[in-house]
Amino acid sequence: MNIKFFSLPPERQDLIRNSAMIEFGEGSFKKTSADAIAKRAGVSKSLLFHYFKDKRELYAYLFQYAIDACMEVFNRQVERMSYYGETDFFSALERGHKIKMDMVLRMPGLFRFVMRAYYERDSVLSPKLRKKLDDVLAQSTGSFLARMDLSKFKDGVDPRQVVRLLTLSAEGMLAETGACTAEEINKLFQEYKKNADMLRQFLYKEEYL
Amino acid sequence: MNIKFFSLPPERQDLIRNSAMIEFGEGSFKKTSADAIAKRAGVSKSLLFHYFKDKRELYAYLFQYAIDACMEVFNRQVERMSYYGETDFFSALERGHKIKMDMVLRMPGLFRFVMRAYYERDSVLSPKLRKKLDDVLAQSTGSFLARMDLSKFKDGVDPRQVVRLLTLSAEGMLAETGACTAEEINKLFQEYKKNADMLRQFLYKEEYL
DNA sequence: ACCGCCGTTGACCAAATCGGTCAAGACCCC
DNA sequence: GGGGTCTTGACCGATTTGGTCAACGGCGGT
Repeated sequence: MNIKFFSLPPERQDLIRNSAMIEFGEGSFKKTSADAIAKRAGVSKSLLFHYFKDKRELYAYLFQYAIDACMEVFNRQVERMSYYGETDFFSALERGHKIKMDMVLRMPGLFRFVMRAYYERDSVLSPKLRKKLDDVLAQSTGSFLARMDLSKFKDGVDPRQVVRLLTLSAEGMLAETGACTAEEINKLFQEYKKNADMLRQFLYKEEYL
Repeated sequence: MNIKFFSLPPERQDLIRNSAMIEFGEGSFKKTSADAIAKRAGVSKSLLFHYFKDKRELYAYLFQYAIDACMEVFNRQVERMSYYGETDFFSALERGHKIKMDMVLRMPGLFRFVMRAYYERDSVLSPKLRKKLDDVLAQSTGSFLARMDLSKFKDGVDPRQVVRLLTLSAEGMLAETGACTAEEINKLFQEYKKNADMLRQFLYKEEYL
Protein backbone atom coordinates (compact mmCIF):
# COMPACT_ATOMS: atom_id res chain seq x y z
CA MET A 1 0.00 0.00 0.00
CA ASN A 2 0.93 3.65 -0.42
CA ILE A 3 2.55 4.76 2.83
CA LYS A 4 1.39 8.31 2.23
CA PHE A 5 -1.94 7.17 3.55
CA PHE A 6 -0.51 7.49 7.03
CA SER A 7 0.41 11.13 6.56
CA LEU A 8 -3.21 11.99 5.96
CA PRO A 9 -5.00 13.74 8.80
CA PRO A 10 -5.96 11.00 11.28
CA GLU A 11 -9.66 11.78 11.10
CA ARG A 12 -9.50 11.30 7.36
CA GLN A 13 -7.79 7.96 7.81
CA ASP A 14 -10.51 7.00 10.27
CA LEU A 15 -13.19 8.11 7.85
CA ILE A 16 -11.85 5.87 5.11
CA ARG A 17 -11.15 2.92 7.39
CA ASN A 18 -14.54 3.08 9.08
CA SER A 19 -16.40 3.39 5.82
CA ALA A 20 -14.54 0.42 4.42
CA MET A 21 -15.08 -1.69 7.53
CA ILE A 22 -18.79 -0.94 7.54
CA GLU A 23 -19.19 -1.85 3.91
CA PHE A 24 -17.06 -4.98 4.17
CA GLY A 25 -18.97 -5.88 7.29
CA GLU A 26 -22.29 -5.87 5.48
CA GLY A 27 -21.43 -8.45 2.87
CA SER A 28 -18.80 -10.83 1.67
CA PHE A 29 -15.53 -9.61 0.20
CA LYS A 30 -16.72 -10.20 -3.32
CA LYS A 31 -20.07 -8.55 -2.89
CA THR A 32 -18.58 -5.40 -1.40
CA SER A 33 -17.83 -2.83 -4.05
CA ALA A 34 -15.07 -0.27 -3.89
CA ASP A 35 -17.57 2.22 -5.20
CA ALA A 36 -19.82 1.79 -2.19
CA ILE A 37 -16.89 2.27 0.16
CA ALA A 38 -15.80 5.43 -1.61
CA LYS A 39 -19.32 6.82 -1.65
CA ARG A 40 -19.78 6.15 2.05
CA ALA A 41 -16.53 7.90 2.81
CA GLY A 42 -17.44 10.74 0.51
CA VAL A 43 -14.28 10.40 -1.56
CA SER A 44 -13.66 9.29 -5.10
CA LYS A 45 -13.00 5.68 -5.94
CA SER A 46 -9.75 6.77 -7.54
CA LEU A 47 -8.50 7.92 -4.18
CA LEU A 48 -8.97 4.50 -2.67
CA PHE A 49 -6.96 2.89 -5.41
CA HIS A 50 -4.38 5.59 -5.03
CA TYR A 51 -3.63 4.52 -1.47
CA PHE A 52 -4.39 0.82 -1.84
CA LYS A 53 -3.41 -0.93 -5.00
CA ASP A 54 -6.13 -3.52 -4.63
CA LYS A 55 -9.44 -4.22 -2.99
CA ARG A 56 -7.64 -7.17 -1.46
CA GLU A 57 -4.87 -5.00 -0.08
CA LEU A 58 -7.35 -2.64 1.49
CA TYR A 59 -9.13 -5.59 3.03
CA ALA A 60 -5.98 -7.14 4.44
CA TYR A 61 -4.83 -3.81 5.82
CA LEU A 62 -8.16 -3.25 7.53
CA PHE A 63 -8.05 -6.63 9.17
CA GLN A 64 -4.52 -6.09 10.36
CA TYR A 65 -5.46 -2.68 11.67
CA ALA A 66 -8.57 -3.97 13.41
CA ILE A 67 -6.72 -6.71 15.23
CA ASP A 68 -3.93 -4.39 16.24
CA ALA A 69 -6.46 -1.95 17.61
CA CYS A 70 -8.12 -4.70 19.64
CA MET A 71 -4.77 -5.91 20.92
CA GLU A 72 -3.71 -2.47 21.99
CA VAL A 73 -6.93 -1.77 23.82
CA PHE A 74 -6.72 -5.13 25.48
CA ASN A 75 -3.15 -4.61 26.61
CA ARG A 76 -3.86 -1.17 27.94
CA GLN A 77 -6.70 -2.63 29.90
CA VAL A 78 -4.57 -5.36 31.43
CA GLU A 79 -1.94 -2.79 32.27
CA ARG A 80 -4.47 -0.65 34.04
CA MET A 81 -5.84 -3.60 35.93
CA SER A 82 -2.39 -4.46 37.16
CA TYR A 83 -1.62 -0.88 38.08
CA TYR A 84 -4.74 -0.33 40.12
CA GLY A 85 -4.78 -3.89 41.42
CA GLU A 86 -8.31 -4.53 40.25
CA THR A 87 -9.33 -8.04 41.27
CA ASP A 88 -13.12 -7.90 41.20
CA PHE A 89 -14.48 -10.00 38.38
CA PHE A 90 -17.54 -7.94 37.55
CA SER A 91 -15.92 -4.54 37.98
CA ALA A 92 -13.17 -5.51 35.58
CA LEU A 93 -15.60 -7.06 33.13
CA GLU A 94 -17.77 -3.99 33.19
CA ARG A 95 -14.83 -1.71 32.63
CA GLY A 96 -13.72 -3.95 29.78
CA HIS A 97 -17.12 -3.85 28.20
CA LYS A 98 -17.24 -0.09 28.55
CA ILE A 99 -13.98 0.17 26.67
CA LYS A 100 -15.32 -2.14 24.03
CA MET A 101 -18.38 0.05 23.60
CA ASP A 102 -16.21 3.12 23.28
CA MET A 103 -14.34 1.34 20.55
CA VAL A 104 -17.57 0.55 18.76
CA LEU A 105 -18.39 4.22 18.97
CA ARG A 106 -15.11 5.28 17.45
CA MET A 107 -14.99 2.45 14.91
CA PRO A 108 -18.58 1.42 14.35
CA GLY A 109 -17.90 -1.26 11.79
CA LEU A 110 -15.02 -2.96 13.55
CA PHE A 111 -16.55 -5.98 15.22
CA ARG A 112 -18.91 -6.95 12.47
CA PHE A 113 -16.09 -6.60 10.00
CA VAL A 114 -13.74 -8.78 12.00
CA MET A 115 -16.38 -11.43 12.49
CA ARG A 116 -17.28 -11.49 8.83
CA ALA A 117 -13.67 -11.57 7.79
CA TYR A 118 -13.00 -14.46 10.11
CA TYR A 119 -15.78 -16.58 8.69
CA GLU A 120 -15.24 -15.56 5.07
CA ARG A 121 -15.28 -18.72 2.97
CA ASP A 122 -12.98 -17.45 0.22
CA SER A 123 -9.55 -17.38 1.78
CA VAL A 124 -8.88 -13.73 1.14
CA LEU A 125 -6.94 -13.53 4.40
CA SER A 126 -3.59 -15.11 4.95
CA PRO A 127 -3.62 -17.87 7.57
CA LYS A 128 -1.16 -15.78 9.52
CA LEU A 129 -3.65 -12.98 10.09
CA ARG A 130 -6.30 -15.45 10.99
CA LYS A 131 -4.06 -17.05 13.55
CA LYS A 132 -3.31 -13.67 15.04
CA LEU A 133 -6.97 -13.21 15.83
CA ASP A 134 -7.19 -16.68 17.31
CA ASP A 135 -4.34 -15.83 19.65
CA VAL A 136 -5.96 -12.61 20.78
CA LEU A 137 -9.20 -14.35 21.60
CA ALA A 138 -7.55 -17.30 23.31
CA GLN A 139 -5.31 -15.16 25.49
CA SER A 140 -7.81 -12.57 26.55
CA THR A 141 -10.12 -14.69 28.66
CA GLY A 142 -7.34 -16.68 30.24
CA SER A 143 -5.11 -13.83 31.32
CA PHE A 144 -8.16 -11.95 32.49
CA LEU A 145 -9.36 -14.72 34.76
CA ALA A 146 -5.90 -15.29 36.17
CA ARG A 147 -5.90 -11.82 37.72
CA MET A 148 -9.35 -11.96 39.24
CA ASP A 149 -10.30 -12.98 42.73
CA LEU A 150 -12.53 -15.92 41.90
CA SER A 151 -13.10 -16.92 45.50
CA LYS A 152 -15.93 -14.43 45.65
CA PHE A 153 -18.04 -16.76 43.58
CA LYS A 154 -20.31 -19.28 45.21
CA ASP A 155 -19.17 -22.89 45.04
CA GLY A 156 -20.05 -24.54 41.76
CA VAL A 157 -19.84 -21.43 39.62
CA ASP A 158 -17.60 -21.66 36.56
CA PRO A 159 -16.28 -18.13 35.97
CA ARG A 160 -15.26 -19.06 32.44
CA GLN A 161 -18.85 -19.83 31.68
CA VAL A 162 -19.96 -16.53 33.14
CA VAL A 163 -17.57 -14.66 30.89
CA ARG A 164 -18.77 -16.66 27.94
CA LEU A 165 -22.43 -16.06 28.72
CA LEU A 166 -21.97 -12.32 29.02
CA THR A 167 -19.82 -12.19 25.92
CA LEU A 168 -22.41 -14.12 23.96
CA SER A 169 -25.16 -11.80 25.11
CA ALA A 170 -23.07 -8.82 24.04
CA GLU A 171 -22.58 -10.38 20.63
CA GLY A 172 -26.29 -11.01 20.44
CA MET A 173 -27.01 -7.37 21.21
CA LEU A 174 -24.48 -6.22 18.67
CA ALA A 175 -26.02 -8.50 16.05
CA GLU A 176 -29.46 -7.07 16.75
CA THR A 177 -28.60 -3.44 16.20
CA GLY A 178 -27.37 -1.95 12.99
CA ALA A 179 -26.70 1.71 13.57
CA CYS A 180 -24.19 2.84 16.16
CA THR A 181 -25.25 6.16 17.58
CA ALA A 182 -23.93 7.20 20.94
CA GLU A 183 -27.27 6.69 22.66
CA GLU A 184 -27.73 3.27 21.16
CA ILE A 185 -24.35 2.15 22.35
CA ASN A 186 -25.16 3.51 25.74
CA LYS A 187 -28.42 1.56 25.85
CA LEU A 188 -26.54 -1.59 24.93
CA PHE A 189 -24.10 -0.93 27.70
CA GLN A 190 -26.90 -0.38 30.19
CA GLU A 191 -28.47 -3.69 29.34
CA TYR A 192 -25.14 -5.44 29.58
CA LYS A 193 -24.63 -3.91 32.99
CA LYS A 194 -28.08 -4.99 34.13
CA ASN A 195 -27.33 -8.57 33.16
CA ALA A 196 -23.93 -8.48 34.79
CA ASP A 197 -25.44 -7.04 37.95
CA MET A 198 -27.98 -9.82 38.10
CA LEU A 199 -25.31 -12.44 37.76
CA ARG A 200 -23.21 -10.73 40.35
CA GLN A 201 -26.09 -10.60 42.79
CA PHE A 202 -26.80 -14.30 42.59
CA LEU A 203 -23.43 -15.84 41.79
CA TYR A 204 -21.35 -14.04 44.41
CA LYS A 205 -21.27 -15.21 47.98
CA GLU A 206 -23.44 -13.03 50.17
CA GLU A 207 -20.54 -11.54 52.10
CA TYR A 208 -19.24 -9.91 48.92
CA LEU A 209 -22.43 -8.12 47.92
CA MET B 1 -46.49 -16.24 -7.79
CA ASN B 2 -47.14 -19.45 -9.71
CA ILE B 3 -49.26 -21.68 -7.51
CA LYS B 4 -47.84 -24.76 -9.15
CA PHE B 5 -44.87 -24.26 -6.88
CA PHE B 6 -46.90 -25.84 -4.11
CA SER B 7 -47.52 -29.01 -6.08
CA LEU B 8 -43.81 -29.64 -6.26
CA PRO B 9 -42.50 -32.39 -3.98
CA PRO B 10 -42.19 -30.78 -0.53
CA GLU B 11 -38.49 -31.53 -0.28
CA ARG B 12 -37.96 -29.69 -3.52
CA GLN B 13 -39.89 -26.73 -2.19
CA ASP B 14 -37.72 -26.83 0.91
CA LEU B 15 -34.60 -27.00 -1.19
CA ILE B 16 -35.51 -23.88 -3.08
CA ARG B 17 -36.78 -21.99 -0.04
CA ASN B 18 -33.77 -22.87 2.06
CA SER B 19 -31.31 -21.94 -0.65
CA ALA B 20 -33.02 -18.64 -1.15
CA MET B 21 -33.18 -17.89 2.55
CA ILE B 22 -29.51 -18.66 2.99
CA GLU B 23 -28.48 -16.45 0.12
CA PHE B 24 -30.78 -13.61 1.13
CA GLY B 25 -29.53 -14.00 4.66
CA GLU B 26 -25.94 -13.42 3.64
CA GLY B 27 -26.42 -10.02 2.08
CA SER B 28 -28.91 -7.30 1.38
CA PHE B 29 -31.78 -7.78 -1.03
CA LYS B 30 -29.99 -5.93 -3.78
CA LYS B 31 -26.70 -7.72 -3.36
CA THR B 32 -28.28 -11.16 -3.47
CA SER B 33 -28.40 -12.50 -7.00
CA ALA B 34 -31.02 -14.86 -8.33
CA ASP B 35 -28.20 -16.72 -9.99
CA ALA B 36 -26.57 -17.52 -6.66
CA ILE B 37 -29.85 -18.79 -5.26
CA ALA B 38 -30.43 -21.03 -8.25
CA LYS B 39 -26.89 -22.38 -8.13
CA ARG B 40 -27.15 -23.17 -4.44
CA ALA B 41 -30.40 -25.00 -5.02
CA GLY B 42 -28.93 -26.79 -8.02
CA VAL B 43 -31.65 -25.60 -10.35
CA SER B 44 -31.65 -23.20 -13.23
CA LYS B 45 -32.34 -19.54 -12.80
CA SER B 46 -35.16 -19.90 -15.29
CA LEU B 47 -36.97 -22.18 -12.90
CA LEU B 48 -36.96 -19.60 -10.18
CA PHE B 49 -38.53 -17.03 -12.45
CA HIS B 50 -40.98 -19.64 -13.60
CA TYR B 51 -42.42 -19.98 -10.11
CA PHE B 52 -41.80 -16.42 -8.91
CA LYS B 53 -42.30 -13.58 -11.32
CA ASP B 54 -39.82 -11.38 -9.50
CA LYS B 55 -36.91 -11.41 -7.12
CA ARG B 56 -39.10 -9.23 -4.96
CA GLU B 57 -41.96 -11.68 -5.05
CA LEU B 58 -39.71 -14.53 -4.03
CA TYR B 59 -38.40 -12.42 -1.18
CA ALA B 60 -41.81 -11.45 0.08
CA TYR B 61 -43.03 -15.01 -0.14
CA LEU B 62 -40.06 -16.27 1.84
CA PHE B 63 -40.62 -13.76 4.58
CA GLN B 64 -44.28 -14.62 4.80
CA TYR B 65 -43.43 -18.30 4.87
CA ALA B 66 -40.76 -17.84 7.52
CA ILE B 67 -43.03 -15.95 9.86
CA ASP B 68 -45.85 -18.40 9.39
CA ALA B 69 -43.49 -21.26 10.18
CA CYS B 70 -42.35 -19.52 13.37
CA MET B 71 -45.92 -18.81 14.35
CA GLU B 72 -47.02 -22.37 13.83
CA VAL B 73 -44.14 -23.79 15.83
CA PHE B 74 -44.80 -21.30 18.56
CA ASN B 75 -48.49 -22.10 18.72
CA ARG B 76 -47.90 -25.83 18.79
CA GLN B 77 -45.52 -25.29 21.63
CA VAL B 78 -48.00 -23.27 23.65
CA GLU B 79 -50.65 -25.88 22.96
CA ARG B 80 -48.40 -28.62 24.22
CA MET B 81 -47.50 -26.64 27.32
CA SER B 82 -51.18 -26.21 28.11
CA TYR B 83 -51.95 -29.85 27.44
CA TYR B 84 -49.23 -31.21 29.66
CA GLY B 85 -49.58 -28.43 32.18
CA GLU B 86 -45.91 -27.51 32.02
CA THR B 87 -45.22 -24.71 34.46
CA ASP B 88 -41.48 -24.92 35.04
CA PHE B 89 -39.69 -21.94 33.54
CA PHE B 90 -36.47 -23.65 32.57
CA SER B 91 -38.03 -26.88 31.38
CA ALA B 92 -40.31 -24.98 29.07
CA LEU B 93 -37.54 -22.71 27.90
CA GLU B 94 -35.30 -25.65 27.17
CA ARG B 95 -38.00 -27.42 25.25
CA GLY B 96 -38.64 -24.23 23.33
CA HIS B 97 -35.03 -23.84 22.49
CA LYS B 98 -34.82 -27.45 21.39
CA ILE B 99 -37.67 -26.86 18.99
CA LYS B 100 -35.94 -23.76 17.72
CA MET B 101 -32.77 -25.72 17.05
CA ASP B 102 -34.73 -28.37 15.20
CA MET B 103 -36.13 -25.63 13.06
CA VAL B 104 -32.66 -24.30 12.34
CA LEU B 105 -31.74 -27.79 11.29
CA ARG B 106 -34.64 -28.11 8.89
CA MET B 107 -34.41 -24.51 7.66
CA PRO B 108 -30.84 -23.44 8.23
CA GLY B 109 -31.17 -19.97 6.79
CA LEU B 110 -34.39 -18.97 8.49
CA PHE B 111 -33.32 -16.87 11.42
CA ARG B 112 -30.56 -14.99 9.73
CA PHE B 113 -32.87 -14.31 6.83
CA VAL B 114 -35.64 -12.98 9.04
CA MET B 115 -33.25 -10.80 10.97
CA ARG B 116 -31.71 -9.35 7.84
CA ALA B 117 -35.08 -8.80 6.26
CA TYR B 118 -36.28 -7.01 9.34
CA TYR B 119 -33.39 -4.58 9.37
CA GLU B 120 -33.23 -4.12 5.60
CA ARG B 121 -32.97 -0.40 4.91
CA ASP B 122 -34.66 -0.47 1.49
CA SER B 123 -38.30 -1.06 2.23
CA VAL B 124 -38.68 -4.18 0.14
CA LEU B 125 -41.16 -5.54 2.64
CA SER B 126 -44.65 -4.20 3.12
CA PRO B 127 -45.22 -2.67 6.56
CA LYS B 128 -47.90 -5.29 7.09
CA LEU B 129 -45.42 -8.14 6.99
CA ARG B 130 -43.10 -6.25 9.26
CA LYS B 131 -45.86 -5.71 11.76
CA LYS B 132 -46.68 -9.39 11.70
CA LEU B 133 -43.20 -10.19 12.91
CA ASP B 134 -43.41 -7.55 15.61
CA ASP B 135 -46.58 -9.16 16.89
CA VAL B 136 -45.03 -12.60 17.01
CA LEU B 137 -42.06 -11.36 19.00
CA ALA B 138 -44.13 -9.25 21.37
CA GLN B 139 -46.61 -12.00 22.14
CA SER B 140 -44.20 -14.85 22.58
CA THR B 141 -42.39 -13.77 25.74
CA GLY B 142 -45.51 -12.43 27.41
CA SER B 143 -47.77 -15.41 26.90
CA PHE B 144 -44.90 -17.69 27.82
CA LEU B 145 -44.24 -16.03 31.14
CA ALA B 146 -47.94 -15.92 31.99
CA ARG B 147 -48.09 -19.71 32.08
CA MET B 148 -44.99 -20.27 34.12
CA ASP B 149 -44.73 -20.71 37.85
CA LEU B 150 -42.49 -17.77 38.63
CA SER B 151 -42.63 -18.23 42.38
CA LYS B 152 -39.78 -20.70 42.09
CA PHE B 153 -37.40 -17.82 41.49
CA LYS B 154 -35.59 -16.21 44.35
CA ASP B 155 -36.79 -12.77 45.36
CA GLY B 156 -35.39 -10.03 43.19
CA VAL B 157 -35.09 -12.06 40.02
CA ASP B 158 -36.73 -10.59 36.94
CA PRO B 159 -37.80 -13.58 34.80
CA ARG B 160 -38.17 -11.34 31.77
CA GLN B 161 -34.54 -10.47 32.06
CA VAL B 162 -33.59 -14.12 32.32
CA VAL B 163 -35.46 -14.89 29.11
CA ARG B 164 -33.82 -11.95 27.46
CA LEU B 165 -30.34 -12.94 28.58
CA LEU B 166 -30.72 -16.50 27.35
CA THR B 167 -32.25 -15.37 24.09
CA LEU B 168 -29.42 -12.91 23.53
CA SER B 169 -26.85 -15.60 24.19
CA ALA B 170 -28.59 -17.87 21.70
CA GLU B 171 -28.52 -15.11 19.12
CA GLY B 172 -24.86 -14.59 19.85
CA MET B 173 -24.15 -18.27 19.31
CA LEU B 174 -26.14 -18.27 16.10
CA ALA B 175 -24.24 -15.24 14.88
CA GLU B 176 -20.93 -16.94 15.59
CA THR B 177 -21.53 -20.05 13.58
CA GLY B 178 -22.08 -20.13 9.86
CA ALA B 179 -22.70 -23.73 8.87
CA CYS B 180 -25.58 -25.66 10.32
CA THR B 181 -24.68 -29.32 10.53
CA ALA B 182 -26.57 -31.51 12.92
CA GLU B 183 -23.62 -31.82 15.29
CA GLU B 184 -23.02 -28.10 15.33
CA ILE B 185 -26.61 -27.40 16.20
CA ASN B 186 -26.37 -29.98 18.91
CA LYS B 187 -23.28 -28.35 20.35
CA LEU B 188 -25.06 -25.02 20.38
CA PHE B 189 -27.95 -26.60 22.18
CA GLN B 190 -25.64 -28.17 24.74
CA GLU B 191 -24.06 -24.83 25.51
CA TYR B 192 -27.43 -23.19 25.78
CA LYS B 193 -28.52 -25.89 28.19
CA LYS B 194 -25.38 -25.45 30.29
CA ASN B 195 -26.06 -21.76 30.64
CA ALA B 196 -29.71 -22.33 31.45
CA ASP B 197 -28.75 -24.93 34.04
CA MET B 198 -26.38 -22.51 35.70
CA LEU B 199 -29.03 -19.85 35.91
CA ARG B 200 -31.52 -22.36 37.21
CA GLN B 201 -29.13 -23.50 39.89
CA PHE B 202 -28.53 -20.04 41.27
CA LEU B 203 -31.75 -18.20 40.51
CA TYR B 204 -34.20 -20.79 41.81
CA LYS B 205 -35.01 -21.07 45.50
CA GLU B 206 -33.18 -24.00 47.03
CA GLU B 207 -36.34 -25.99 47.67
CA TYR B 208 -36.96 -26.25 43.93
CA LEU B 209 -33.57 -27.65 42.95
C1' DA C 1 4.44 34.99 -12.28
C1' DC C 2 5.93 30.52 -12.61
C1' DC C 3 7.17 26.26 -10.80
C1' DG C 4 6.65 21.61 -8.91
C1' DC C 5 4.36 18.99 -5.66
C1' DC C 6 0.36 17.19 -3.53
C1' DG C 7 -4.11 15.13 -2.68
C1' DT C 8 -7.83 14.52 -5.43
C1' DT C 9 -11.08 13.83 -9.13
C1' DG C 10 -14.24 12.57 -13.31
C1' DA C 11 -14.22 10.33 -17.37
C1' DC C 12 -13.28 6.10 -19.16
C1' DC C 13 -12.32 1.02 -19.94
C1' DA C 14 -13.09 -4.00 -20.80
C1' DA C 15 -15.08 -7.53 -18.36
C1' DA C 16 -18.28 -9.40 -15.45
C1' DT C 17 -22.79 -9.66 -13.52
C1' DC C 18 -27.40 -8.26 -13.19
C1' DG C 19 -32.70 -9.47 -13.57
C1' DG C 20 -35.46 -11.43 -16.72
C1' DT C 21 -37.15 -13.78 -21.30
C1' DC C 22 -37.97 -17.46 -24.48
C1' DA C 23 -37.98 -21.31 -27.29
C1' DA C 24 -36.93 -25.75 -26.89
C1' DG C 25 -35.48 -30.12 -24.42
C1' DA C 26 -36.56 -34.06 -21.17
C1' DC C 27 -39.72 -36.80 -19.32
C1' DC C 28 -44.13 -38.55 -18.37
C1' DC C 29 -48.82 -40.86 -19.06
C1' DC C 30 -52.25 -41.72 -22.54
C1' DG D 1 -46.76 -40.08 -31.35
C1' DG D 2 -49.24 -36.47 -29.03
C1' DG D 3 -50.06 -33.47 -25.17
C1' DG D 4 -48.80 -31.74 -20.88
C1' DT D 5 -45.53 -30.55 -17.19
C1' DC D 6 -41.16 -29.53 -15.32
C1' DT D 7 -36.89 -27.81 -16.52
C1' DT D 8 -33.13 -25.84 -18.98
C1' DG D 9 -29.32 -23.24 -21.80
C1' DA D 10 -28.71 -19.63 -24.60
C1' DC D 11 -29.48 -15.04 -24.84
C1' DC D 12 -30.84 -10.01 -24.00
C1' DG D 13 -29.86 -5.11 -22.82
C1' DA D 14 -28.69 -2.68 -18.82
C1' DT D 15 -25.95 -2.00 -14.97
C1' DT D 16 -21.98 -2.62 -12.12
C1' DT D 17 -17.52 -4.30 -11.50
C1' DG D 18 -12.30 -3.41 -10.32
C1' DG D 19 -9.05 -0.61 -11.93
C1' DT D 20 -6.53 3.18 -14.95
C1' DC D 21 -5.18 7.71 -16.33
C1' DA D 22 -4.70 12.37 -17.48
C1' DA D 23 -5.70 16.39 -15.47
C1' DC D 24 -7.40 19.55 -11.92
C1' DG D 25 -6.94 23.02 -7.98
C1' DG D 26 -4.41 24.72 -4.30
C1' DC D 27 -0.27 25.87 -2.04
C1' DG D 28 4.55 26.93 -0.69
C1' DG D 29 8.89 28.26 -2.66
C1' DT D 30 11.62 31.18 -5.66
